[in-house]
Amino acid sequence: MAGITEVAERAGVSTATVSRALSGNGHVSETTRERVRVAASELGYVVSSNASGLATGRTRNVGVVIPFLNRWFFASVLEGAESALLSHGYDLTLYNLGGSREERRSVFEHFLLRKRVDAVIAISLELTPSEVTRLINLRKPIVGVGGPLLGVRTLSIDDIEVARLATEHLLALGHRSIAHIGGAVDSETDFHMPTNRRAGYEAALEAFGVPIDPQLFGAADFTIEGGYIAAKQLFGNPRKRPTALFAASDEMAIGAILAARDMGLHVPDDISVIGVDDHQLAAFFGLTTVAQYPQRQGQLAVEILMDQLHPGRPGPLTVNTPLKYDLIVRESTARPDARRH
Amino acid sequence: MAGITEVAERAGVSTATVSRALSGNGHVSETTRERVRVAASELGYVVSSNASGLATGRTRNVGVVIPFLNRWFFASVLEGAESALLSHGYDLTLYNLGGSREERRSVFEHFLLRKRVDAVIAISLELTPSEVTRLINLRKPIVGVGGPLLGVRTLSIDDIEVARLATEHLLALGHRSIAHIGGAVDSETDFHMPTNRRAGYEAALEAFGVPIDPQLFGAADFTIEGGYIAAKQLFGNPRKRPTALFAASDEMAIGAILAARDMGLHVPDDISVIGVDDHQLAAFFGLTTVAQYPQRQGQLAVEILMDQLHPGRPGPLTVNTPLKYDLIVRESTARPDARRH
DNA sequence: GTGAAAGCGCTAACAG
DNA sequence: CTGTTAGCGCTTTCAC
Repeated sequence: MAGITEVAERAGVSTATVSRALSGNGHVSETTRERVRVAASELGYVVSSNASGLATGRTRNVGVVIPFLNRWFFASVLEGAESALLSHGYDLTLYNLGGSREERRSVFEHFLLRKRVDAVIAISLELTPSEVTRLINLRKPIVGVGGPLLGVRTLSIDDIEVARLATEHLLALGHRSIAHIGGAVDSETDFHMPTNRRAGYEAALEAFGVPIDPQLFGAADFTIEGGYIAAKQLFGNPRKRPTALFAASDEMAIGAILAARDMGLHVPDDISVIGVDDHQLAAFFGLTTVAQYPQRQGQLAVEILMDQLHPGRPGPLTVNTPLKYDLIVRESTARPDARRH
Repeated sequence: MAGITEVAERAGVSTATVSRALSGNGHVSETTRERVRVAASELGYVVSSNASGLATGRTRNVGVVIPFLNRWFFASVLEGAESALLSHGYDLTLYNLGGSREERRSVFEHFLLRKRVDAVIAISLELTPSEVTRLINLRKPIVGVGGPLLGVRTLSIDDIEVARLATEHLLALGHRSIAHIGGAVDSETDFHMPTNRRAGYEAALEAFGVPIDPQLFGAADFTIEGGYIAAKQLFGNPRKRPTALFAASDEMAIGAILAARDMGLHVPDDISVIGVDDHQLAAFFGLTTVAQYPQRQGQLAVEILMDQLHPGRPGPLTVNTPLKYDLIVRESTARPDARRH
């Protein structure tokens, strides 16, 4: 319960000096600074963020808006952001949009306006135009992760290239009948990731002179279960079962592997499967995938915000490097004719 | 950017009245209140939480301390807590302990002390005594979820009974050779959940007069992969392969199902499997399980805190009911002799 | 029922 | 390099 005044008394200085000593703003002699530090720690003093925030207008707190908590990608970005914020002395206020429409509205109309956050990180949000407006009107630094956000700097892997790489891996192995499981086409939202991954898949096929067969596309919801269902449809077609499958996420790819097993198909002998993400479970399932690094993405988002929040801060300025992704070849892909049985 | 003064001017009242009208504290005539509301909403005014917090000492913000973000149980509790807090007008500040020791220390020594939170929810934390002390010293309402926290009110299912129920289900089906996969014994931490579930399993066996066989126990880390590895050990023993398995979590149970498949064993004909949780994927794998409801647990934790934070608040007082759990029978358990092949 | 005014605990000019 | 002082934007007695 100790306040700045007690620290000042104990250190024999004014409150202003305590403030300066502890925050690092302004010049304080090293001896004084040390004396203040000691006094503060002896009293267990920690600045009140309310008072400090009120005086400075800054809160050392950033809001993270996220559509799901229980999915690997989102939780990983959050994890990366949380730890990076912590290391900068920032708190993270979490807004999950997974609930009701009402909750969602109140986040945008009420919570984000409380001046409690200095900046916001928006993770893979599919926002309505009015929500985007509200976000922009905050006039605070914003960075998006994993999804395009109109008018906002966004961190995202090049989905077209990633899909292209995955598809080319299959083509290079010799596959010509390659199915794709991706997101359902939904013109309402402007969330382009599924569309981009499909475009990359098609571009790779076209570049190889392989015709695109709409029957080799299955729509799913990016879950294991969704991938399982979609894969069963594709694998069950006796007339033209594909020899390979590119799933737009590892979770769907895992669903597809399970579907194949249940249908008596061997992966990769009967069917090769590749995903995107390098999900927690990818290695366990021997899944070939194009890895992306969501934790690092969350961390990077924080660094970008810090650059904006503390313009002169030391350390390398965050460059606008494209996000890293890597092809990781495991056991779920092989040449189509490499049958072992 | 509108402040309380502008709202006051626009409504033709004093700032004091605006404050009263909007917060509901103190008496304001209905007409005035309405006029203030209109003025506020026209100006897009939202109280600054810093200023309000400084004046009142309350922040409308609760801290949630969590050990993992990327596991179903934890993410679900968090989800439930977030949405409940939102509906009470509270923000949620997230502290993830998954990172380095350094991060963990700073959470306890620095962040939680900033007076930024009115209360804290601690999810399944294995805390050192000094961390517990720090928590208690905050002198703020604290509630634990999913793990015993010395000296703190904790919400947790009755792990012994849950395990007992699961085991009894197998016994009732006629199984007598029942394996168990649970947590490794770790005397350092006082996190009793795995120990309790094992105790419940043993109690059920004993009550049935079935001897406990230490060789039928496997330790794992509560992940799918861990369950897979442990199950392979148990199922691979040609001399005494169990006919049933009780896994202390659904994720491990799913790993066991996958292990069985890989070993050519049929579930449930060759081996019955039961878990605990009713995980996202449980239905997909046809897993019989004892469901618990982490979202509701998170929500309940919030209600308890609200009771403490707003003593006279309307609505039913949160009673100290034991947490609900239900046996959900799916396809992964059957009689041991019901062989179909 | 409403207004005036004194803080809440800290920071940031401005002096010195 | 350090002290003095005036707020930051709201809430809350205390009067009226």
